[in-house]
Parts: sequence; C-alpha cells; structure tokens
Amino acid sequence: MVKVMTRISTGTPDAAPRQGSGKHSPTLEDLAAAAGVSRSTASRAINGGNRVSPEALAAVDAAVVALGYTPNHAARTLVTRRTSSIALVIPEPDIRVMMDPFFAVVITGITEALRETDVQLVLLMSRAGDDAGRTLRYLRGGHVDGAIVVSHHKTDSWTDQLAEGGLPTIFIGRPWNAGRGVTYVDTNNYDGGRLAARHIAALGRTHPATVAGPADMTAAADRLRGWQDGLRAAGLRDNGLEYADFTTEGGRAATERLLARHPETDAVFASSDLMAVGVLSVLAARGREVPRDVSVVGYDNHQLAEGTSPALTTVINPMVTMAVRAGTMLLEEIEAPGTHPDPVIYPAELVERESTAVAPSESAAKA
Amino acid sequence: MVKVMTRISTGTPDAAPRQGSGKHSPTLEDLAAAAGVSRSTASRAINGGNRVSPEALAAVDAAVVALGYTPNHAARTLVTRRTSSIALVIPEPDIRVMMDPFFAVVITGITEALRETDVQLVLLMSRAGDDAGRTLRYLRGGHVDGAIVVSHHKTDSWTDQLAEGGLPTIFIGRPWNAGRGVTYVDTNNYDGGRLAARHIAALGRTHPATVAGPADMTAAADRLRGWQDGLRAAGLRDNGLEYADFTTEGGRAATERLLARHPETDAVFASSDLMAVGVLSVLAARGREVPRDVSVVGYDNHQLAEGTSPALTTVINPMVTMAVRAGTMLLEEIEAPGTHPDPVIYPAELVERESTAVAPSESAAKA
DNA sequence: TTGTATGCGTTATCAC
DNA sequence: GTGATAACGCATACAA
Repeated sequence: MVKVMTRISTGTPDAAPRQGSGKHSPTLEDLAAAAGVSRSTASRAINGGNRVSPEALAAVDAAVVALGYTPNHAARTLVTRRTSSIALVIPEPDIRVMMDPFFAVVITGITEALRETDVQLVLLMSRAGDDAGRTLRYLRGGHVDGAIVVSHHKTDSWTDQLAEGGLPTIFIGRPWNAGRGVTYVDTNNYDGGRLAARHIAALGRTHPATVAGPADMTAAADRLRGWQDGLRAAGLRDNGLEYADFTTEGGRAATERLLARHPETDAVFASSDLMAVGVLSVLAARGREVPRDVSVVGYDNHQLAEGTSPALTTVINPMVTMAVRAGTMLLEEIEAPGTHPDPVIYPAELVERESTAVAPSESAAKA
Repeated sequence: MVKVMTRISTGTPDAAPRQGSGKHSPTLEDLAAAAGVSRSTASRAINGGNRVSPEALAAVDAAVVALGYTPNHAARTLVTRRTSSIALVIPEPDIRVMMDPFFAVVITGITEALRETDVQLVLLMSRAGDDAGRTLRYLRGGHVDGAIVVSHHKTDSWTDQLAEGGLPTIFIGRPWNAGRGVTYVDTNNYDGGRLAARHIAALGRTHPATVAGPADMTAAADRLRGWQDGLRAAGLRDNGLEYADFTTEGGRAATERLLARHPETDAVFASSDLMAVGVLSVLAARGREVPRDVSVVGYDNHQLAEGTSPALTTVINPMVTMAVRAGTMLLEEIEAPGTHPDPVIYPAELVERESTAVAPSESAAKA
C-alpha cells in the first residue's frame, strides 16, 4: 500500500526519465497493477500459467505486451537459485592450438543444444596457473548452473576439483585424469589412428612417418598410440616421428625435419588437418608428388581438407556432434543432479580422398 | 534481531546440508558474524574497503578466506543494477561464413580487454528473422551492461534498435546503416582493396580478375570498391568478377567460373585468404603457375596465408587489435554513458609474399 | 568509522 | 484460483 503510494508520488514517470537512456523498466508489480491482479497471480501467469484463471492469464499476457515487460533476471535467480546460464571453459593454451579451428563449431553445437532453452552461454577463458583458481571460484560461486570444459591439456587437476565441487560438468575431450564420476564426450582417437595405419598399410606403403600433435594432449596421444599400434599390427615400423603443435606452420617445420632424416618416407600421418596442409605444402615444394610418391592422411575432416590439392584423406572428428551432445548432457544433469552418466565416445571414421588415391603405377599394374 | 534468531534456530547447518552437493554457501551476514562486525561494515570492507577501520578490514578479510566467501552475484546486481557482464552478439549467418576463421581471434581479443575486470562475456547467437526480436529483448532486458555486435550482413536494422535502446554497444565491422551515434571499429577495407590493385598494377599485370565476398557484407563490398577504384586509377579494367561466400570451397568454384570465361587472367584478387586458398588450388590443378603465370592476392592475413604454397600475399585484417579495442571502448562507454565516441578505423597494410613475387622472366629481364 | 533500516524484483508458502 | 507475506543476499542513505 505504502509502496504503491510512494511509486505514484514519485513524480510523473515520463516527465522524469531516470537514467539518461530510458525510463525504468516495468516490474512485476507494475504488470500486476496493469492487469488488475496481484503480484502472485501475475507471477504464476508468467511462469507456465498454472493455477490461474483463463481471464486473469489473458489480462496478464496483454499487460506484458502493453508494458513490454521483461522479468528481472537477477531477482529471479536470487530466489530460485538458478542462473539460467552455463559456462564454456577454455584454458588459454588450448584456444590457439587446438580450439582455433573448432571454436565456431563448438559454439555452434552448444548453442544448438541450448536453442529451445532460455539458457545463455558464458565464456570463461582461463589463463594458466593461478588464474585457474579464479575460474574455479567463479564456477563454484553459483554464477552458472553448469559447465562445459574443453581441455585437452594436462591441466592442474581441474577434473577432480570440479567434480568434487558438485557443479554439473561435462568435458569435451577426455581429460587426462578421468576417473570416478567424470563425464565427458569424445571421439575414439585411438581407433582413428589405427584406421589411418590400416589404410596406409593397405596401400602397400612401407615407410610411413608421423607428424604427431602435442604429447600433453589426450587427443594427440591417443591418435599416436592407435597409429603406432596399427602399424605394428600390419607389420610396419614407424619411419620417423616428429611432434608439432597442431598448426599448419608446425606441420611444415615437422615435415622438413622428417624429410631431412627420412628421405625414403612414402607416407605421412598428420594428427590434424592443419598440420597435414603443412605436410602437403612441403612435399610439393620438395617435388614429392602426392599421392604418387607419398600418401598423406590427416585428422579432423576440417573444412579445409576438401580444398587442398590434392584433397586430403582424413579421419572424421565430429566436433559439432560432440558439442551438441555435451550441451544436451549438461542440461540433463542440471535437471536431474546426481546422475553421473557414462562417457560418450563416437566411433572413428576414415574419409578417403585424393591424397591417398592408389598410385598410377600400381593401379596400372592391377589393371 | 528476529532474523538472527530464526537463523540460529534453523537447525545445525553442518548436520543438515541443503542440496545433495554441499552446504549452503556463506552469506554476507555469516561473514559479518565471523568477523564480528555488522553487515554494512562487511559489505564496505569487501567493496574497496573505504571508510572502514584497518582492524575491521583485516577481520573481514580473514573471515573471507576462512569461510571461502563469495558474494552472491544475483543479489548484488539486483541492487546495483549492474550485471558485470557484456554480450558478444553474432548473427548466425555470419558464424560459418565470416566469423569462422576469426572466432578464436575475436574472443581472445575481447577477453584480453576484459582481463583485469570481473566482467564476463556472454555469447549470443541470433538466428535470422524473428529470433532477432528475442535477442534484442534479451539485450535491453538488463541482462548485460553492454554489447559487442559482430555483424557484417545487411541485418534488419539492428543498428538503430540497439542504439536507440540506450544499451552501450560497439560494432566490430562497420554496420550497413551506420549513422548518428553508432560506434564501431573496423579496418579500412576500401584502402585495402586499393592497395591490392596498386600492387597488381605495379607488377605489370594486365588482366586482373576478382573473387569477391558476399555483396551484402560491408567488408566485402568495401574491398571490392577499393579494388575496382584502384584498378581504374591504374588504367586497368576488371577482367571478370565472381562472387563467393568467403570460404575455400566458394573460392574454388568462383575460380573455375572465372577461368572458364576469362582464360587470359593473369592476376586474381580474392577478398579473403580462405577463398585465395581455393584460387591457388584451382590454378595449380589447371597448371597455371603462381606467381609466374598468375599473381594472387588475398585478404585477412590469416594464419594460413603463410602456409600456402606459394605463400600468399595478402592485406592485413587486424582482427585481434580490433576486438581488443572494441572491448576497451565498450568498458569505457559503460563507465561513462552518453559519450558516443567516433568510429575507430585501422589503416590497411599489404604483406608481400611469394604469390606475387616478380615473375622469373621479368626479373631476368631486369637483371 | 560503525550500525540500523530499507529496498532491489521475484518466487514460494500458506491461508483463504 | 487468488492474494497477502516472508524470504533471497546484498548495498546504501542515514543516524549515531
């Protein structure tokens, strides 16, 4: 009562705009007044409209559009303890190296999962070291309802800390110390590596070399293990191994070193398509023709893989699918806390293109 | 008084954890109690520590670490009307086409600007059409303190709507209808196009062709205009113009069409490095040697430009710098509303690489 | 410098 | 179905 009086006596609203920008946005009370109902009824009408008469609901709805009412998010989360937002956490080392080509893809996927929800995505980039504490504090500070962590690096026990924190969390890409109740979604990088090896072996190549990704990333490590196991299974030896940082330039440098030490190389497996582009460019510069002299297999099935010349044979890394799944799983776990779903791992699949086409001489021999 | 009694009589806190996850996080009142001061003093101690005695401040600080206190964000924004978060708005058409290669870069830049702040970045992807309304409603709904909009498309008058809404907003890339108080940061795409033209002309090329970006994007349009004006100024004619969508595959297709109609082409200006990669691959497939037979200039100075073979001459598009600047400007405008700073436009700069190296024959002639 | 009192806008609990 | 009323956690004008 007094409150209403105060409101009314606070000068004419349109004559005295508060901020320089615009008038105060209408509150639930304004809405209720305009609809001729109580705050409670107005509130119920807005949230699903349960236990409210049709006419009251109609009145409120009309008032909403008339006033352009928007619920105050802060007030709402204050009482519901729900922020309607989730965090996408990305350790900074990852963004330039691993995430760069996949950023748009990951975001798109998560956004897709959030589409029909009113959940918003908050981006959290965390620097190495002490800053992780800040990020962690933010996450458990109740600012978000859950988190998706994209971390392939050996990072300082984020995993445990988050899992113990009780905040619903899904990892994209298997974290290093994934034990207990840690949920993640990934693709089978090990199988992917093996697929590449089997493919190279089937081509009849005898001197396969490797441009591997950073050894401290699970994806890179798994791909490498799979590839090496696959070679062994086919009776082949790894003919030179160089590490790079997943970038094109890194791939170039690695290939230079590789060819210097192992000129007899007749096949290269690069742990990422970006690196494979570097491999192709160096081979071209050296006059080694692909796929005639050297077969090349990449990884990721990046958009670029179709555009290279020759087009790149590669292993599919279904990032969009993984991101969508991560989003969906997180929403589910927020809805029903306590459930710790099993990891989801998508199968590996090879896409054959020109860079491993059967060499002319062999195809002639076969014909 | 009554409140405190209620609190105390509400059972032993540690004996009855609320959620399944963990105990309730401590409130300001708990903090004050632990520090032996009042709520207000505790509050002041936390927010800058002004007008509070050294001993009280010390006590509060100690209590903070002891209790692991974190201010409740919702409660704080409810009273301060400050969300401590800004939105990065990206219309969905842009993400795959324009933003894809720059996503990580833009995010990195903005994050860098927000580094020392406690401001968080909320991602807002808006679908075309009616969804723009939803995004707009979110933005003016007080959920964020400001927004950075990355929109190069002719979109439905976002510009005006946002500017009028009173929400501090910075555009990255000149919006189509940038009038009045619209603040944006961009690079001089027109000059960039001219630079490319001048460079090609200086090379002695006589049949320059164009692979342009989407006509409904300001960046693409400006680059094209600059290029064409530059050609005219040099007494050259545009020898064929094809539009593409900024992607590698689009660049390939455009080049195919181009060469079919204008086989005499001896220079190509592609409006993006990704498209330039497509140009290079088609030229290679057709046996047209770069730079001997054809000179190629890209745009963006993307990471890839160094890795192509031959390495790509291109115009710098300083996305990181632009993103940082946008972030800084937004923070400033949030701090001091009402100021409508002038647009910031970074100068264009050409990077010469192998793809436009002087042809052997000419260099021989010169020697 | 410190404490008291009040309000921010919303949901939730209960009587009606 | 409806409407008072009490939290939610914090900042701040004001009195002390």
